Amino acid sequence: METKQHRRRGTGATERGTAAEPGAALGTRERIVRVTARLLQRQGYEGTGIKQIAREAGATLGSVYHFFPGGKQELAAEAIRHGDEEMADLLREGLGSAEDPAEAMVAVTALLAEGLRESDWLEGCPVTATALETLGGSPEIQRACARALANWQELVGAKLLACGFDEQDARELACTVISVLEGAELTSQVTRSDAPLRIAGRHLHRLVEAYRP
Amino acid sequence: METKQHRRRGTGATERGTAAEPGAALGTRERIVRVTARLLQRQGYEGTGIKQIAREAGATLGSVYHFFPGGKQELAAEAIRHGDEEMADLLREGLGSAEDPAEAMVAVTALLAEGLRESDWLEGCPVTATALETLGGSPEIQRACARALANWQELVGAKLLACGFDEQDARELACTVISVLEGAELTSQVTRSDAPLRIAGRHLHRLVEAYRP
DNA sequence: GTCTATAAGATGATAGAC
DNA sequence: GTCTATCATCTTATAGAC
Repeated sequence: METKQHRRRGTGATERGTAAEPGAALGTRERIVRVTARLLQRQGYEGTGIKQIAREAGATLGSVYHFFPGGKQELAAEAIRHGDEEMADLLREGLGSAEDPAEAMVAVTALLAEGLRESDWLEGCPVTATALETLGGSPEIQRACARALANWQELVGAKLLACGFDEQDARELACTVISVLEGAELTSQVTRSDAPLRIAGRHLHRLVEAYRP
Repeated sequence: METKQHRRRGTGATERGTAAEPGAALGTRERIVRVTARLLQRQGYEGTGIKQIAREAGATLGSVYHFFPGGKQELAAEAIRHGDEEMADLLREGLGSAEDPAEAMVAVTALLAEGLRESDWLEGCPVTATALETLGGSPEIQRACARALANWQELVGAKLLACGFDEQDARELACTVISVLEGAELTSQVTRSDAPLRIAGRHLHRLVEAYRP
């Protein structure tokens, strides 16, 4: 079951796509996707060039188009799906860190604030900027963004349902929770302060309490 | 006190900048700013070109650089300030439409939903996209975006203070209210439905109730 | 104030050797 | 799979006539 392979740049490396360990040597395709996800998060879709992606991923333009013949749109859609999964992981971690759903909300906002601060307030929600820029454009990217939001709402809703919340309350609260996270993250980025996220966490706590069964 | 002037395109028109009536003949500078604000709102900073701005404003490239020698950044900063004022007007209208602050929140979300639907979910918050794209870049634009958020928070906070809310509660609630509006507007745009905004309105109502003095 | 022409460089994408 | 060279187009910005 050999999965890790020799990779150096410039050799006829075999692309597998099984490596998953953080810090481990990643295949070219995976490296391209991750770099793209981070750049979309920081600069948005129009602000990110394919040449920059190739450079920062340590790949060539030819490799990018080899893995993504659909060009920038196909690559962006895949990167959005990657960001979707990253945010989902963070949500699972935060929601699982406290049994009480109201406290879990505070935990999630704290995790987001931590990540924001570590990136000097540059790496916020992985889909927001791209979603807004491509609203009138590529349906492929739009679908990936809509899917991400729905996915995150589902995670929050499941937590609330498991805590005995009414089904409609759970669904609606989940929708607002994700909206609040999006908005508070933006506000924290613009103000370069974690206060908006911390305050939002306390308010979400109170809101969830208000609907507790 | 003559203020309205002959303007046709191609004549040596005098630029005044006093016209304010909707639908009235606007000066070239004002037309450029408004078109830019709408394009930034729809496509973001990087997705909007100066040539497109000139074309849609019915002006020439030379005119754009005549009024904005600082180029795209100066123009974008001015357009963000314009969007700031537009949103502030909407907030004043919504907040003033109901004496009760909790009901006022519902009114504001309804106004936002109305505007979104009218633009086929394309024209959301006038600063979000640009703010995210320029986080690592132009300080001039960043300042305009930060100023806008602070301005809107101030309007909501003043309403709450006037209704007898504790000062810290008012300030913090105002911060979260703006974050919720930003986030719910995004969610409504991505899902092409006013449900997220309507639901957020009800939740904001409940949240404000929870802090009512 | 308005207009055209143009500079200087970046962009997404492709072709074809290796 | 990787690499380089290249195309056609677009970008921001400037110069200077009118």
